[in-house]
This record gives sequence, C-alpha cells and structure tokens, in this order.
Amino acid sequence: MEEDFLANWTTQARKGLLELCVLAALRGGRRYGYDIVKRLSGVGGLVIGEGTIYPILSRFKKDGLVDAALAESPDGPARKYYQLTPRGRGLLGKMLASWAEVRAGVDHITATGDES
Amino acid sequence: MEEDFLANWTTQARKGLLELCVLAALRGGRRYGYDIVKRLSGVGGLVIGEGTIYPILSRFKKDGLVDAALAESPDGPARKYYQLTPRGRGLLGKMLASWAEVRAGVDHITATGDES
DNA sequence: GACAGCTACCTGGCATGACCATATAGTAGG
DNA sequence: CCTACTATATGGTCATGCCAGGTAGCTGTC
Repeated sequence: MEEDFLANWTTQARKGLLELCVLAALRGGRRYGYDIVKRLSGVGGLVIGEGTIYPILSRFKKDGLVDAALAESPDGPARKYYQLTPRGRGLLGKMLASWAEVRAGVDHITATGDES
Repeated sequence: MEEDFLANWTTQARKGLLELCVLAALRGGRRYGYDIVKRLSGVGGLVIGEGTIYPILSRFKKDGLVDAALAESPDGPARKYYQLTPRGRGLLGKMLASWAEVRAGVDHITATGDES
C-alpha cells in the first residue's frame, strides 16, 4: 500500500512535467517518438513508454507547437520526425519560466517546512 | 489560446507537487487547512484554493498519513488540525527523494536539450 | 518460409487529481 | 440585517499518464 501510494503519486507528479521534458527534448532539433522514449529512459525518474509519448506528440501537433514529417529509416519502419514551431518555442520559454518558479517554491517549502 | 495552454499545463503540473508541499508544510507541526492555504499563497507558483486543500487533506487522512483533531478557535469556526503520522513522515521522506530525482532529470533535459 | 525479436507508430479505456462553484456556519462591525 | 472574514466540505468537469493491445517493416536463424 505504501508502494501503491508512492507509485500513484509519482504518476501524478509526472503530469505536465513530461510535456515540458518532451518539448525541451525537441529544442535541440528534430526527433521522432521512439527516439525520445529511449533518450528519456536514461534520465532518472523520467522513464516513459510509447503509450505515453505518442498522445503527447499528437497533442503538440494539434496545438501547433510542433511540425511533423515522415522520413524513411535506413533500417526499419518509417519515422515521424517532430520539430518545434516558433509558437512551440515561445511556449517552451514560458513553461521553463513557470517551472523555475514552481521548483523554487517547492524547494522552499520542502527545505524549511514552512515554519516561518 | 496560448494562455489557455499555459494555464492548463500549470494545472496539470501541480498534480502531485501540491501533495508533496502540503505534506511538507505539516512537517513543522500541526496545521489546519485554511492556514495552509494562506501560507502557500505566499510562495510562488503554489497558490491554491480551499477547494483544492480539503480533498488533499481528506485523502491523507484516509491513507493514514495524518491524524486530525478538531479544536475551537478563539475567534471564528472550529479548526481541524492535522499532523503527520509516522507513516506519513516516512512517505514524505520517500517523496522528497523521488522529487530530488525528478527535479534533477527535468533540469538535465531542460538545460541541455538532451543533445548528447 | 516460419518464427522470433527489434524498431516504430497508434488507439481505447481507466484512474487520478486540480479547480470551480457552491453550501454551511461561526464571529465581528456598521 | 447585511457584509465580510474565517473555516470546513462536496459534486462535477476536464486533462493527463499509463496499461493493454494492435499494426507494420526489417533482420537473422533454423
């Protein structure tokens, strides 16, 4: 049950944060979904599956944050490359600012216990 | 629409994080809901309403993370004070560890763009 | 050529939690 | 009496992460 609570909490805590990470991962250039999954799997606490990344990317495209383009792979199925639009880049900036603020707030509370 | 996306994203990103903050706010001693709302309102990015805090506290009590006790107020309605149980304190520790890991991961991605 | 295994994409459905609006109630001041 | 502040509580809506499952191309092996 303790593990249940923790597992569930982790799931909830990832909401939104994953969108930020995926958007940020696209900042370096065009990438495809499967690649992002593999990359994020190497970063602590950010492991995601394919059933998570594709809905996110679809949403991004629907909202005009990214452009998508199919490209053949030297070996394997075709890949769908995504890259940031100006709008996506602008939104990423605002999200990063918001993240910095929230992070500072959480750090403050967790560090002091808000005893002031 | 850009504001819509950002507002919605912020809402989602707070999920889980708020639970961590509320639990952390209780670390310093017993507190009641309305007080926590007022306290968190002073911390950037963590402003919450009363419709948010009470479900969180109810969940905590249901899961045995906190104890609750009614106490009269010198002026105004009675207050319900919450304080951490050992179980809640233990879980808070694990959540803090998890938070540190996720925070580091997000920082890494957002800082490098994952270009490696 | 049958099969396993990896790459790569996509979708339906479920559970969860933040937030709005709203309700209730005690106290104080005009 | 009415407004305002304190204080707790709830029902409904909505977005999201994730599991399970499905499709399909390519490689290597027996």
